[in-house]
Amino acid sequence: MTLLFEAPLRGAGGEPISFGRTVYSHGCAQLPPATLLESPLTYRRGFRIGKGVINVEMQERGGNLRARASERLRSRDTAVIVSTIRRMFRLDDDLSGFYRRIAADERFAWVTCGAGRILASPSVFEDVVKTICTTNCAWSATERMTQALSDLGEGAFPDGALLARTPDSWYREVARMGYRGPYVRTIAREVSDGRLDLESLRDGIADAEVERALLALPGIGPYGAAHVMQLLGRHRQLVLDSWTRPKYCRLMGKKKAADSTIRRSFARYGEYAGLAFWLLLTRDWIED
DNA sequence: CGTCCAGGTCTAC
DNA sequence: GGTAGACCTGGACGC
Repeated sequence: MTLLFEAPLRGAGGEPISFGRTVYSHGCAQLPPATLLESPLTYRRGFRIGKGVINVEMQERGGNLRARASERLRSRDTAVIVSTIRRMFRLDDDLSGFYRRIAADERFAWVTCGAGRILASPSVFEDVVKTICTTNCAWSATERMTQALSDLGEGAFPDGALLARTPDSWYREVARMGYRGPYVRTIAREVSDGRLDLESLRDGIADAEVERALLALPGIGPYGAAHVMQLLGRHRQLVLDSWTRPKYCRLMGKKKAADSTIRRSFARYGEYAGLAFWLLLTRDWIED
């Protein structure tokens, strides 16, 4: 194990970042090629560097985020992985505005000690593909599909070029992605051809335009767009699906609630409405 | 065994 | 603009 970097778990506004809360912030974060080891809590995943796969372990250590690699890297490769990890953990995001907004809210008293950072994948492409793998199926199927993708990438998530040149039969017979296969392969081809630049959706562009671009992708509808935007740190939209709706009702002790009603009750959180909704639903994912 | 449906989307009215 | 039906897959049910 060689040290890649060690940086304070502090946001751009100086606010504390909980490593555990970040790692457990979203189901997608834990899908293959990522794995989670307990005590000490370790987030591990593969990164493709050139022809090889580098396994990286991330842990909290003395208030820092420490990342170690399975082997020594050239300094240029180290720089790429370090900047990717900073982005995944959102070390350079400023959540102090969100924390101010929920400061007076009893329901979110637990949040300001470091919750609210949604762990992202290294690429927007990966988050888009994984999101398609969450639609219209049980979570176990999502795990199976993403495991197949990870295997295809030999322990790292496959890039657009690899997915573009992988035959339809693999999607059908190995990944068993069903009708999702053509969606994913179409997106992969466009990314690989340079006709589509998903990574550009990360910043310097308005939410509305990002949403429009996402909805234009095959296999991405209202749920998928909101889901990817959440992984991009764009938190106005609520992720409403067959998991979040009943969970919300159960927590609130309601029989049922229309989407419009749920949205209205979170409107007061403004650009963070979706984040407030998500945090309320995932409060019980780890104990304090 | 058949039906239903799970962290939806697309197409055709 | 809203809604019905189809769609791959596989696990959970009821019969």
